[in-house]
Amino acid sequence: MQHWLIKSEPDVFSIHDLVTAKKKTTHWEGVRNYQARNFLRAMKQGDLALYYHSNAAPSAVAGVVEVAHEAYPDPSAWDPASDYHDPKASPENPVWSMVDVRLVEIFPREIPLDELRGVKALAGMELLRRGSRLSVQPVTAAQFRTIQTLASRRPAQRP
DNA sequence: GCCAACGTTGGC
DNA sequence: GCCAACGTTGGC
Repeated sequence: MQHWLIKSEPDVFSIHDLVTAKKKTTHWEGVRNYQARNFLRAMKQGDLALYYHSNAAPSAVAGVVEVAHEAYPDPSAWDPASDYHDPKASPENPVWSMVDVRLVEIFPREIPLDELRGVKALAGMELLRRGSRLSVQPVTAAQFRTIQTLASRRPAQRP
């Protein structure tokens, strides 16, 4: 099984919005970056993803979702009324993909970016790379486990 | 709101 | 194919 990290601005769609969503599932629409799209297309049903709140106060990993449906065309791409509209896209040439994700777990506490940066085992995570903007990214099983463990503990004291 | 880093576009 | 201009992301 593969592990991922996906970003969402909580003002747009937060992990808490999944609680009330039908089947606790949502379409992960709106990815408009080729590298991120290719990662979406590599996802398999049952893969787990860390749910990261970007542009938040503070930005943080908030929980876990699973891939409920593998990649298929993202219709918002050819919807002129959508914020995610892309004139290159059409039903014949969808260009962009989305997956469905289902809520697995909201962490008992969020783990802020600042704390992640202090964890040795997470050095090398794409999320922590300077200038990183990739909204869908792979994480290793070890990184995934490390973050899950952090979430179940009180924050560590750091210098 | 600022701004650095990044990805995309388009002129040449 | 180069690269400057532009738009976007996202931390702060």
